[in-house]
Amino acid sequence: MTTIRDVARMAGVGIGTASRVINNHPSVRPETRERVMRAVEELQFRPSQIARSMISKRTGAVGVIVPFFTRYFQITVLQGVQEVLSQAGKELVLYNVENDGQREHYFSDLSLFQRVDGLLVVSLTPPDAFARRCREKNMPTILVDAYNPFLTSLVVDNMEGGYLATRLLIDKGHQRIGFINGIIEGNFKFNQANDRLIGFHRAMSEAQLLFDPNLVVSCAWNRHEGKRMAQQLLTLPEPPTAILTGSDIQAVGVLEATREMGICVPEQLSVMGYDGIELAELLGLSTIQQPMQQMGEMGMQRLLEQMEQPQREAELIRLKPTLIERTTTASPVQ
Amino acid sequence: MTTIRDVARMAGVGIGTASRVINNHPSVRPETRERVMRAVEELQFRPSQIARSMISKRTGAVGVIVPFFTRYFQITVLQGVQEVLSQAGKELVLYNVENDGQREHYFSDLSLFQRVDGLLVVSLTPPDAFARRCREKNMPTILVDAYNPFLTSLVVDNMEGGYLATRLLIDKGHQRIGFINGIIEGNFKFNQANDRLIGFHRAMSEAQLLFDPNLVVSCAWNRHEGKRMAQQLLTLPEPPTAILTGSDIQAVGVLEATREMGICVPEQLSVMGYDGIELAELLGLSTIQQPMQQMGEMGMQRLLEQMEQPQREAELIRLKPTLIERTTTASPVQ
DNA sequence: TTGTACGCGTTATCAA
DNA sequence: TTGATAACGCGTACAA
Repeated sequence: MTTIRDVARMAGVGIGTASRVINNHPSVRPETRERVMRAVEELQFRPSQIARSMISKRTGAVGVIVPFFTRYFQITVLQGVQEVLSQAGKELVLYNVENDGQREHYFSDLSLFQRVDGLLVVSLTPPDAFARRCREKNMPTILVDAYNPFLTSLVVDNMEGGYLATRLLIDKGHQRIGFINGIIEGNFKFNQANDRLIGFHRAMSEAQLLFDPNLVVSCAWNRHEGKRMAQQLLTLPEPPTAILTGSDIQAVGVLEATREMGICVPEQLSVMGYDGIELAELLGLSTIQQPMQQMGEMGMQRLLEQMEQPQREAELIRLKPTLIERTTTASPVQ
Repeated sequence: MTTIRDVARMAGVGIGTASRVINNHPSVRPETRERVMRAVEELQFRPSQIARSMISKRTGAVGVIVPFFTRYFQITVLQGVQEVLSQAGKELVLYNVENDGQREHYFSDLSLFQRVDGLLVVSLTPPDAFARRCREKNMPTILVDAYNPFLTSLVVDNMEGGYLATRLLIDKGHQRIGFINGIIEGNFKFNQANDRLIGFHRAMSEAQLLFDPNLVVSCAWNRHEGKRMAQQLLTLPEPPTAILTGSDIQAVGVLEATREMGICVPEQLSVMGYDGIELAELLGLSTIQQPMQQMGEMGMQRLLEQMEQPQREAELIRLKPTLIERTTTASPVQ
């Protein structure tokens, strides 16, 4: 391991001078600078990041806490994050959360993030205690697809999304609309699901449609559960003419169920997803498109800004989802 | 920031003793230990990882260099990686490669990886110079889905995969078999594609089927290109009765093309993918299943081992892909 | 068993 | 413009 001492010695200068050259400080005689640079080259000297961090209190890396980072939504957010990050020349440390234990773990102690200059939390609502600690300890932190009053949060308007989806179906003439929502996973506080439900209710009551509790169910955010719930709804005495889901992946399950049951989409049943994953496009699934990549980009952009000027106020930024109508939605047969 | 000095002072002991308690060294009087622990608790002391790294020369993190980490294959490998890593209590630093420039960048200078104790390279073939430097500088490095003689490499037998796929079609009675392979992306040396082609040739020549160069094409690893190439092959004067692709995602494009052209699968055309992504299962696509998650797990396992005992020999580990027959392959109509 | 002092590799301060 | 030296926070020989 060659150190700055070796460089200084070989160049015949003091350590201070060597450091100045390496960090492009002015006030070094060009000739001296040249000598040092040659020594650096000769010795293949690379400054130790660790030692630098020791002094500067900066690591040059940012952390991202994300649940189930293998899911399409999270992946796409990460893609946006990554783009901004690599442009800024910073490293990405990934903290994956697969269960409540890990969640607790990460939100229990800020000292876990010493190797990181800032924190982006995706799809996870940190407890207030954590949020406060971030402020106290001056750890720049931004929330994406989650909300906490103490931290700058970037959210998609899930009420709006639920409303848009429901509204489309109502406008098409549907009256009995089923809603297969996602569930709150452990203590993850996926309020997303609740907000979408609120949007659903708003649209329904605006249209003065009565609310049938049998038509509103929740299940895990996956295909199999979506299928199961669809089977349940579609075998009711009075089945719905349209089904809304909390995620595209659940909607795929619904489509599977219809295929098996010989129900034609959209003639006999309209299906509406949520998220706007690639698969939705592939299957022609109507859906609510979330600006996933944009969320990642904006979130990381914000974080980098906050790392420069740590004293910024917490702020709530709302992005709008957009309706994408494809081929799984139509008017009900009379 | 509270340091170990503060703890020592409050506990009324020397710094050495405080350190011993914190690191669970023996030879500390229980009573003294107790006093120190109380001080730690009281002051909410957390040792600085940076300072520790300074001494120990270890960071507790491992790096993963991966191209296009948002693709299903890479994601699934990462999932395996992540699992092993979190169990080992180590941090994951992600180095994403989206283009040749970044690839060059990462493979040009090991000093980029100072904040990491080991390196896992996924789907990327590092130049020999890089591999040698890893050994010289004692940077434990493992390759997954890539090969270099100087580094322990974990590969799936792509020849075998190409062979298995082709063989299935031949056994079903196909004679004119099209092959839509993936291309080498930039200088990424995706030899995977070549190996699969070799397997294809072997199966063909074993069966004494003649090789029609018009039926073997390459395109980007995506849906749209797959579709385009399928249209090309299927409008030949003598179109193939079966199409093999270099990846499932290309096969999806093929299926799109057949749907638009009114060609029935598998009655008029057999389609065979490669990879075994989730979507393949969903669409009933026959494919070659790669043990993606296992590759991630094994690779990271190996890496952790190598980080313990750095002197291990480079080794080539071959995993076998498996054939999964679903509903897109059948015998050709006579 | 305990405390002191040095080293890790760098940056920053200050006097020359 | 330059060089010596003090931090930075910790681990660890070594002495007590």
